[in-house]
Amino acid sequence: MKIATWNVNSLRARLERVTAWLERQRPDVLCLQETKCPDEQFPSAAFEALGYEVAFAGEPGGLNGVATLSRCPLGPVRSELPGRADDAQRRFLAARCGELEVINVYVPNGQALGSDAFFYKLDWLSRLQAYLVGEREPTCPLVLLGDFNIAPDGRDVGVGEDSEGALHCSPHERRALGYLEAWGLRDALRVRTDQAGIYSWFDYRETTRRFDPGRGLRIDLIYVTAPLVPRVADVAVDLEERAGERPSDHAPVLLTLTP
DNA sequence: ATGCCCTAGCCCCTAGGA
Repeated sequence: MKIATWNVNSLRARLERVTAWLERQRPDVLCLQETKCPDEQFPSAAFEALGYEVAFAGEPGGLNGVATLSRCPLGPVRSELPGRADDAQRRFLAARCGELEVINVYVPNGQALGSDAFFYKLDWLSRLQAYLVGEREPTCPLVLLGDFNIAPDGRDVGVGEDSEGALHCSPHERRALGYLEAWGLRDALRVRTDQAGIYSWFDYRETTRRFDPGRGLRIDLIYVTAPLVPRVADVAVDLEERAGERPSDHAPVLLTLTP
């Protein structure tokens, strides 16, 4: 079974790339972030034609947005992260995909340390933790994946030494990931390897002229609960996709689970 | 060589991304 996450930086701008990638990789589940696509414009038919069911949560203004595509029938879907009734940002999509609960997240960027956006990011992560603690069981098969906008540790940072402690690499943000792990999640890539320098995001400004896979951040993460840890066969970043024409600034990350 | 990208909408500039 293959489960993927991909921040596409606008689904409408990259629909042909996404459908071509689905045909090439044939994942069972693909979680998209930053679809920037209002619900009434969501291209459901393009995915249904490839055999996927779709769930999506977009914003009228075309910011943020998440979608989950699944080859097996989707069960109950939730698009509201509890805890703040006035939060209109669409960054959360929980859906049952067969035996798995799949939680697709687009964690807020945070803009700058100490900014309002930064506190929104930390508050959002604490709401996510509260949701897991209150409504999910770590003994059940669950995948939490998406664009976390946090590099878990120094091995995941390749954008300059001054980045340690900065946005995406600060103790506050990493502590929030630590709370998720304490609930009962494992970073699937770290189940397989302790290798440094595996990145999933690459700045357009740095890499447009010539893509440099050695200069980026690993911020697109796939967490699994304990029952799935022994089944983690592989976690791979599709750098070929990032190196192509008109790419997203994020590469897809693909988890393979043994049956 | 010190790099100036990309997207959407408020659409020829600005905001947000990370």
